[in-house]
Amino acid sequence: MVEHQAGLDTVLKAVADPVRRQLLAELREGPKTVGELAEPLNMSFAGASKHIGVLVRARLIQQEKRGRERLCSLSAAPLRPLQDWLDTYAVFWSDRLDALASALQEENRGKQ
Amino acid sequence: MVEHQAGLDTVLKAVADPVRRQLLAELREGPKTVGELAEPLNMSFAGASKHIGVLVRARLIQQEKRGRERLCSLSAAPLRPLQDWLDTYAVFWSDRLDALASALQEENRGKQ
DNA sequence: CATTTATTCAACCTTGGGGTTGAATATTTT
DNA sequence: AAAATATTCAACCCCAAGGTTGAATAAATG
Repeated sequence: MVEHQAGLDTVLKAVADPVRRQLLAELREGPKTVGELAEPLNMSFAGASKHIGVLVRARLIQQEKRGRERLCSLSAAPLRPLQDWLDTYAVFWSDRLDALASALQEENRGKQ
Repeated sequence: MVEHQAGLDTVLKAVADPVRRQLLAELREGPKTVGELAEPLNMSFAGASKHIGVLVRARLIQQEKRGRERLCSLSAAPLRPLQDWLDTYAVFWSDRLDALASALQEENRGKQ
């Protein structure tokens, strides 16, 4: 089988770094500037900026120019190819369907 | 938030390489020897062996010694931390729950 | 036992990625 | 206008990762 999802490789490589996963986690709390994102990292500002750049290129972060600073917000849509890829292995992973079922029940409870 | 899933980083780095994803895809058809896995790859035998080693260390491949050859089989369980990680971003990704629903319906249809 | 076959190990090369520092750019503030 | 702030760019360093080749190990086969 040939690799057909072009974005999957980019997204996986972006997300395979723990620093970048931490950046994404911080953005779940809401949009933040590059400076706010860089501050908790034990790293130079430019280093953090590079990591953010990788996430921007993978479309996992959207940037909005706000004066001299740039507001970064989470954009999880590119994670879909990753979910699709994972789904192709669901049949080899028994726990998986139970997790799906409970997640769906949880969701339905909220909607009813 | 501190990284708490120890295996997630190893699994993500293992899976971030397209050659290794191809190896896993081949194993969905059933167990194969190292030679059978290496053959379709455009690469030296030793190179393929190294990739397989990475997947073995990430516990995504289990090896069984069968005479002079080693039979490799898929072991998808370590993908669970990855699924858990993805789930923490589900709320930022609207399409997600529809996909869960249809997957579950498909599964229930099979069981009934 | 000698040879072939399957696989790994060891040594090496090259590239890319993560990190740094210092200058450049753009915007706000005084 | 000058100075401070936010961010990127460019040049560099280092190391790990992907790749190679050739020898080593181990099991099957003649």
